Amino acid sequence: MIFTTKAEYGVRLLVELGRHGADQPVSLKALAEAEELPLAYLERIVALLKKADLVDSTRGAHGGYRLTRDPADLTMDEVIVALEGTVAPMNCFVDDSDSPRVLCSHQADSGQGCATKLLWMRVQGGVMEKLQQTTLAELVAFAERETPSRPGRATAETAAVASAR
Amino acid sequence: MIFTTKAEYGVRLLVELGRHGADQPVSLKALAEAEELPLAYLERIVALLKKADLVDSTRGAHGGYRLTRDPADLTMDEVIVALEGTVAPMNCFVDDSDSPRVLCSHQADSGQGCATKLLWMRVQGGVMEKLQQTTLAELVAFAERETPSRPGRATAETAAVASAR
DNA sequence: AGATCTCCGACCCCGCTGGTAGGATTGACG
DNA sequence: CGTCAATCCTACCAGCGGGGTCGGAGATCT
Repeated sequence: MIFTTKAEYGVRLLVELGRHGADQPVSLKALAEAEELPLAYLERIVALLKKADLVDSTRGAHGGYRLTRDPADLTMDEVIVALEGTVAPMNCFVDDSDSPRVLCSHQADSGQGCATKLLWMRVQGGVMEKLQQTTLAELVAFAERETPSRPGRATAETAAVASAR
Repeated sequence: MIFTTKAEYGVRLLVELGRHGADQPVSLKALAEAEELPLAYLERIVALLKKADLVDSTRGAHGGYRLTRDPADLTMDEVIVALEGTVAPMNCFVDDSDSPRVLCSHQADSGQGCATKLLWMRVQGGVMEKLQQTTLAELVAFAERETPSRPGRATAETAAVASAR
């Protein structure tokens, strides 16, 4: 398994946020109910998103969370990094701020790294590529198509909301 | 982290096998020492490779393991699947024999899957693509370039050295 | 004041990873 | 034939990180 539930819940949370307008904040409780996720756990997850400035919060009654950015400008690589830390295919994989290296166990990185280095680099590249290509807006649109929101609200309208911003 | 040490050790083991000729089997002990990996643990790993027919074994004295195939024809997707089971970006990801689906927690797969489905599918695709593009032969060549075997001996002769012991 | 919210730290259970131990079989060689 | 060197197989175990809960403290609206 690559990602943990932190990534999944975090993304689902963002998608849900994307479906609402960015005008008013949405409370975590509402988000948790909408996605049927444990509230207490979501608190810790959304904290990660906030620390990465992908989301901002207003406290107190009628408070909640909002996206800080247009969903079309929010790519998944930022999201996943914010949630999971580094995207590493292997524990010996160190993403030393835009210069990934592979220092393998046992041989204390004599500069070369072991035979698997080439493979892990490629895999990580493949993942990052896909993450960078995927925007939150796409996921929102996808979710909209799958589950055209609760009440009779026109799907077209909702999509318009998403694309309009 | 995507892969566990099973994948890493397994690949390193195959690379080491690839460096020797396929004429004579190499004992696990020799492989373990060459890669500085725990022998007992390697036993369990190589068993997975054998079950997938990527390797065959001869028992008894002077026995060991050999590749069943030309390294150039052995792609990493087979290897990783043999070692790790399914390559799934998420635990809700089910690779139902060449028809991957995403059945998300909580909503017992009403056919649609949750908002993150699109993302996980892409990521998995990215990983598989890279794995399929990478052959064992490449990794062997890479390792050969990084660590041109112990002494200054020519590569062709390295097999002779190994078989000599 | 009181109802909602966000925030924050401590705690906890459990499955899996990574590894060990020990023995049973099988084959080559003297 | 006995012995040594291998593969095989099963059981066991410690540690840790994932996934979650709890309780409370600080904002902020009505």
